[in-house]
Amino acid sequence: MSTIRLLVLGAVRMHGRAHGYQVRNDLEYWGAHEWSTAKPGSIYHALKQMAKQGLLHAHEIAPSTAGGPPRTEYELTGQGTEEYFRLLREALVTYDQRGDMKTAAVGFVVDLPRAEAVALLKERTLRIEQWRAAVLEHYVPEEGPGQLGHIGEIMNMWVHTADSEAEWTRGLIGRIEGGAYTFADEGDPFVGVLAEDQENPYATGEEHPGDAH
Amino acid sequence: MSTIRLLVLGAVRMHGRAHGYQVRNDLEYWGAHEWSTAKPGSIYHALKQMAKQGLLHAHEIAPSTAGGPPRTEYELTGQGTEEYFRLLREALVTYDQRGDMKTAAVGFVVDLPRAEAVALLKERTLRIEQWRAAVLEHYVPEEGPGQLGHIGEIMNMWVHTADSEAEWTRGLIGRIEGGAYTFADEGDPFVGVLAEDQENPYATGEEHPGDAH
DNA sequence: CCCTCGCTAGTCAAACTTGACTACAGGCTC
DNA sequence: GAGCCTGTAGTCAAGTTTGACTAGCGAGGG
Repeated sequence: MSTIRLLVLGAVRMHGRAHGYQVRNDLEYWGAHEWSTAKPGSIYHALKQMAKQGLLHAHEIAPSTAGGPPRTEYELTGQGTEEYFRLLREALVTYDQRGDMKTAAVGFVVDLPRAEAVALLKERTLRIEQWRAAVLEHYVPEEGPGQLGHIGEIMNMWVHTADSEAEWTRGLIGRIEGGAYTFADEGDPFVGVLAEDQENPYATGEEHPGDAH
Repeated sequence: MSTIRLLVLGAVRMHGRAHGYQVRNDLEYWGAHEWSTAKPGSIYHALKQMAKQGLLHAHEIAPSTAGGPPRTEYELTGQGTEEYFRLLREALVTYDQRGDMKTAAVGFVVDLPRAEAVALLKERTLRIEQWRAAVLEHYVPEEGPGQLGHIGEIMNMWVHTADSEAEWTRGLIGRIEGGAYTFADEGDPFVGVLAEDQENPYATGEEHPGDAH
């Protein structure tokens, strides 16, 4: 359930082989430092941790050509690839109110075959409906709502949010079924990483929309 | 911007004076261990930290009557009360996709005068609209959307979520303006804490709706 | 009377996150 | 040609979160 692991695995996987700074740059390019915990410390920590756990293989590299300390390049292992897809599938079907995992999942959804993406998203709508039902059953007391005072507004909010998300998910399913986007089994993928020589228009420091400081 | 601080301050404040286990029990009663980070370690840590920072005053108490280690009782200081209202106001106006802060804020909203609650919620809708506009302006490239491939779905999702939340907020404003609930300036408040002799129907271990394990 | 269970009230290590800081190279200015 | 800024590639301490663990007491069963 770790968003940062999904993001880091996904970024490394896009490059085939990448060092920490490259990953950090991709995540900044995606704006991930604003909607998730993808900040330098967390990224380097996740890389080291996953290398220790055998999800990534670390290659020690001689000091870089362009200044800075010696760097380490990482590559997904078989286990790492498995974990990446496990996290991605889980993120697509799991409903919680945290937007970060969902955002990361949508970003990587095209790594799956089209049919599986649709199936997982349908499962997602199912789970949202189950969650909605469980909230209503669990929190509405026998004496009827209203007994809860303003606390009832929390349930109201949750139900409203769940409905909105189910609706959006159904829209996405429709677009995917209608042939939108290019999925894993369909040739040339959409590439969202920076090439070595490309400038980064969204580097740290550049302000993005949502920064409520 | 810390949800756990808002929750802990709010819980202590309801009791006037409370020890850690009491706070923990309240938060469990509210289900907060499921929609926020309010787990024992975080709660006790927050209490100690805030005591160190002068937001809470700690009274050392002799070993409890009912077994267990000696306990500490906490009370809000003037600074703590200020911080509580600062966090509450901020939580009410700030839009981000994290549901925990919003949930906590709605739970405590009646601690404010009715007019202020309405004003803050109106500010909230304003900020949501600003955020929505910023997303569209920042992320949609000149060549039109669609250039972004499936990544455009992320913006789509954000906008959809923001619209849904603005709608819900306007609904809440309507209900409050219509006279619903009892606010700080209006006598007998709604009490959501457990009395000393009351059983806790939602203790840890009891499963709640949303647990996506 | 002994043992286990559950409740009270926490503690603790390990993992993760934050934000500031370091160190080196190249280019620019004055 | 010294000082300074930018970009590269990260490290580090402090703070926070997680999940498992501790320890004392009373109730109840056998």
